[in-house]
Amino acid sequence: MSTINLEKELDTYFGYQAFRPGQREIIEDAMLGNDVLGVLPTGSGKSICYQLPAMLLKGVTVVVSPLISLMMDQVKQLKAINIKDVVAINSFMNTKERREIWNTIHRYKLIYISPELLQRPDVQRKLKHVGVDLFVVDEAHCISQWGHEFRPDYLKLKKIITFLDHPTVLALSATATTNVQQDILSYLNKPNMKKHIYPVDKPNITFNVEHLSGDKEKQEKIVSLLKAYYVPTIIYFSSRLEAENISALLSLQTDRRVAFYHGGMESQDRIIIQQQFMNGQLDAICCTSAFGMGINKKDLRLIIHYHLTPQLEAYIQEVGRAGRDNKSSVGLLLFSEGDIFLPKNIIKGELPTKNEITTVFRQLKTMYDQGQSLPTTDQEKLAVFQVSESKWRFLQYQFEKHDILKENNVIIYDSQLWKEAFLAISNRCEERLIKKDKQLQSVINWIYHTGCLRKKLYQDFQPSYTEAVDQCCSNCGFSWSDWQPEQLTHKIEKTYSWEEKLKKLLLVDVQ
DNA sequence: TTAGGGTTAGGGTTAGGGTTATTGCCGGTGCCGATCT
Repeated sequence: MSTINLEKELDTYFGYQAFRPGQREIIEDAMLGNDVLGVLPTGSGKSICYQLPAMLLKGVTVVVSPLISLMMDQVKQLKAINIKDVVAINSFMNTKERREIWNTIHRYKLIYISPELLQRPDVQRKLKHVGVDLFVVDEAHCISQWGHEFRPDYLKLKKIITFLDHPTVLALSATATTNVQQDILSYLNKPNMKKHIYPVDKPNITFNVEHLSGDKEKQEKIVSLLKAYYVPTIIYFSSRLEAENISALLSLQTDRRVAFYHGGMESQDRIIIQQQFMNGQLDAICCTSAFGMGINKKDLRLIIHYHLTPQLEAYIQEVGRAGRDNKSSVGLLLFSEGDIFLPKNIIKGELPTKNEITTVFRQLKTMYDQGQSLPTTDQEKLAVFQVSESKWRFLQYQFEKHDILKENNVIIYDSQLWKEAFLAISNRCEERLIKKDKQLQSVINWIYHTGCLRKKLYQDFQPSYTEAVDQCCSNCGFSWSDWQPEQLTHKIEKTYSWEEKLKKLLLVDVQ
């Protein structure tokens, strides 16, 4: 290791002359075999932290990634700089392609994969056989943010790490509060990870909270802002329907090019909208939290929240997408009385009630008594157990954890053990609800805070923060009339011929 | 016109066919140190 000249290798593989802050430290640790938690601001080149070691290490580097689109982007970028021995394995491939990849898996140095696919025993065996040197968890805050309810496979990564004979573990994130960091360490079962934490605050973002009377005022506000500022804008909603409706309204009442984006859309449509926004063919996006991860648009100037985020972490993440070019940007949160009920209901709908837990226990007992297996498809399971998909996933994880369920079979019935499991699972739900309520409450507290919003927002997240470059926040005297962002120049909509319109529709550049 | 009810994000995965996983040997290559010119 000491003989490796990292700068030289960085240049050879990636064509960069020097490391950015944090990269070298993380890479050196990873190469020495130390488990590392790296928290680096977005756009600081996190991926180099594992891509370079992947090239230099003898064995394979596995990267756990939360989104297929992120995996594909990375692979595309690497292939573009002539690094060919990388692959993303996911459901976009057909079985033939997949088999081919697995049969030649030893040829790859860098393998991107989802936590779900990693759960499959055959996948685990193949990876073990080929020898994993470095196990990377990209966007590691997903462990804490999604693992507990939405994607429990994130909580099972530690088992895989053990099965793979403890390769070096590298967890990377752009937003990990002290609590999230703790979650990452404990759920990866690596309490002694070396931490490389860098501040993620953005001195060029002005924080602005406006208290309004209701939806009508919110909409008028957005319309007036879009008319006043010709800048790339994201408007976040907690409702798909609302995002669609406001998108239509804005298209009608302003001359901006607006579209909506949420998880309920066809993936093809989502890709198109994202591309158009990145290319500057759209001015504003009305979206849910589905939009954002992996979006690297440097000149985002305005991030509006029409609804509350459930946690301050999420707010920091979403608003932090503004101003990556370090130019003056604004985060605006629109709040009206009663807004708290929507996130409250979403939180409530995510975890099973005591009654639901009881019903599922009864159902499992019946199946055990009759020697039945659980239904194979998710749909049948939901019908049998009478709970929503996310509730079932949470429960399934809990039952497996308590050794009641294994691969669709109830493996044991013991009244004492079941009683204990019931209590433990109910308590766990309670705990999670309390925690989530607390997180939501801290968002509300922030909104009603009368002191500096920047200070209040960052105080729990990092020891210190940089003072605002421009204007600080709405409690420190911000006024819209003072905000003079760099506006887009091609303000006047060109008139297009029908050929040009067609080309535009087909996404061909008509400049 | 008003009161009141309903309001609800986030992503991955998906079957069925014929060859699996492991070990040893052989040949080529790159690195390093010793030796020779």
